[in-house]
Amino acid sequence: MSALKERVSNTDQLDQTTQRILVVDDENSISELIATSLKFVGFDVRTASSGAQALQIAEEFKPHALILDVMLPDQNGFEVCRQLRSEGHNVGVLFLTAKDSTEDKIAGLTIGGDDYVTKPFSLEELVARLRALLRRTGATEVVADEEKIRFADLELDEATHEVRRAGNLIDLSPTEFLLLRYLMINADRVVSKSQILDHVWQYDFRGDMGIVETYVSYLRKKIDIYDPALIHTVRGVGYRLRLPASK
Amino acid sequence: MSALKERVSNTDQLDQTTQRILVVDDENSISELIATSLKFVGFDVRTASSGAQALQIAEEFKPHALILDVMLPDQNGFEVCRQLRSEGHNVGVLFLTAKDSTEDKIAGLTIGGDDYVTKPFSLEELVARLRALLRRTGATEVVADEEKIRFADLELDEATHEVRRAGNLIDLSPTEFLLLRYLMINADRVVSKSQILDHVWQYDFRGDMGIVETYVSYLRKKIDIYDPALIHTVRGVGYRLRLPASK
DNA sequence: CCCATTTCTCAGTAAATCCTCAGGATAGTA
DNA sequence: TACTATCCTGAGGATTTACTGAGAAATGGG
Repeated sequence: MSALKERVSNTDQLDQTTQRILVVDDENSISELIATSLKFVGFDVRTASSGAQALQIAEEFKPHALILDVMLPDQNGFEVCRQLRSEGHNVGVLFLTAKDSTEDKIAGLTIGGDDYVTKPFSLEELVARLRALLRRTGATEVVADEEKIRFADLELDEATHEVRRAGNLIDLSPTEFLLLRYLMINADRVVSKSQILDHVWQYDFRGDMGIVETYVSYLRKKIDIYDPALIHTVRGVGYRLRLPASK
Repeated sequence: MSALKERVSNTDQLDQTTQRILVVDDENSISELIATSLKFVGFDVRTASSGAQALQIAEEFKPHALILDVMLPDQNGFEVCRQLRSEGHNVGVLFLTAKDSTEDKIAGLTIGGDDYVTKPFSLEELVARLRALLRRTGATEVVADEEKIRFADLELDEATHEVRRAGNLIDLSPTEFLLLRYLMINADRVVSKSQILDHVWQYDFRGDMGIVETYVSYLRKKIDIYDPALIHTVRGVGYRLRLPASK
């Protein structure tokens, strides 16, 4: 836990103010899942289960960003967003939409720096998108935020989706990209296969952890063909990204 | 939000560098859409929903330009424009008109550097037209405003609507032109198909993202018949304009 | 009103990706 | 050494995603 806090502060440099996120979804299991995950990575989170409640809470909570289901019991997420903005709350919004429930055909979700993710999502993707949104909407006080994650001679660029090892461009599939980012964010720390499964794969994935082994194998064949190897197995525990020197 | 807003609001006097735009439309969803979009690209925006309110706000806000619906509840947009000018506000106006209005009528009334856009519009087009208008009316203090966008050996001229690749003139349809400009403005960054749809297509478009694929295909056949290819697919994410040299 | 252009839909094809599974490899331990 | 739990990895089928051509529908100019 303290290790995590450390990570947050020395990568994002948001020492002073913790970012406040308001999560709005009528399914409690979803908002709890998100809230838990966001709190864990250092956000100040509050939840609401209706549009009216969201507006009410936003009044005093003054969130830096919203995670907002487009399908709410009382009103649609768009309307909530519109009302918030007309009341002067100029926050970025990350919309949650159903993948293909008769395709609600909602357009305009990416206007003004906003973004959306489809359900079911993976937590890694949600958090990554949220961070990107906070960067764009300038909600983070420190601006010098580079859109790159680095570890050793590895470099992952969120804006261009490029990954390089020692300067060499490496082509990754979407899942490989997410997995590598998760490992890089947790660099030097051991992450278990179930942690990886919970964060990188969609929350409704019902396969076994063999898939993680498979994807680690894929990654190794792409990034650890260079010396030294960076992805290390910690038998019985999980995986760890590290340099050989650091024991 | 804060980064932009701070810059504007922490001065008692009006900001010197940020351009102020007054958006006037009785449909709230429209003015919000426009306002959100313009704020995001760096304008200081205020909205009004009637002619009277517009005149009132303009008094203190002193906008560099207006975006003005011609159909307002109290009076017509031209009248608002006329009154503003008679009071000495020498601002450019971008009129919003319904599709079916006779073009002659508009053209006759849009004297000077004014312009008009028909509803439904695409955000890219709206912003482009607004920028062109500000340039013409000399409302921009910064002179270094070039009307050309370049990437590699690609050159897109906003004023003439000419596109060249390695000097060769390329004929593009209106949508192809908008799409290419959007890609060029976001050169090197990945843009998702949804982003493209939201920005390049009209806000009431209700088809799926297949249209983006089709138009990317059209573009490729016109601009990527030259080497090297510049439009790259990032599978599962979107498209990206880039040079191969970075490999 | 006609013709040319442009926009948009759709379906077939191609390709990349996802995932399962099973046999082989490896490390830890008795 | 032998045993076991764990991990690695290749193969292959299922699924998803992207590309493109053809043609219908809409648009715009003469």
